[in-house]
Amino acid sequence: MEILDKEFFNRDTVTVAQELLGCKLSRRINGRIYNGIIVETEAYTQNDPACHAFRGKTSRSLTLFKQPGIAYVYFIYGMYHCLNFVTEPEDTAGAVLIRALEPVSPLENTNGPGKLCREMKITKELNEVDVTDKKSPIRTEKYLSIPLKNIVTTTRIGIKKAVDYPWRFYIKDNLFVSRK
DNA sequence: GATAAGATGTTA
DNA sequence: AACATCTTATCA
Repeated sequence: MEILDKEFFNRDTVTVAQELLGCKLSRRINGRIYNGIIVETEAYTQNDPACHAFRGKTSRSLTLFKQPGIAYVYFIYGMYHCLNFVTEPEDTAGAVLIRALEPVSPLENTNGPGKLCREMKITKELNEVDVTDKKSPIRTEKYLSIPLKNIVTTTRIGIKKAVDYPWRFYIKDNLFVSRK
């Protein structure tokens, strides 16, 4: 399988969010590998009021300005982590939130950003790991090709700012999308 | 089905 | 004080 490289992520965030649909996400920990197919994503960009980087560089948002293809993992609501992949050139902020996976191996309950991190044991320790590196504990590969007509576009979920941006994408009719 | 509230820690 | 969430309870 073809691993996603830096050039894949070094593009417009919305494009990356759409093209990540159907890709395979692999998490390796303690000799185990969890696999899932990405079925739901959201885009967040530098000029987007809902993005953590909207107010510039802070200790948390700094990651979003770094090189494309690294993970951005943050802790939210006192109990959950969320996994994103950094996009756009270095010094331009952007990321794609991974919102849901279709389980491949031993996973279940991956139909939400907090749940999939819990299942895959993704925590802040994985912040800034290079996802494009074969040896990384998190990797992404091309897997299924999803035609545009099978991609549904909606507004994003769980935010109060920029609620009208149509930047949530998911695979049509997929059973593992959050909020059906 | 819809809506509300509670759990919980980090961030700015 | 708000938060890129999820679960459970309480309606209808």
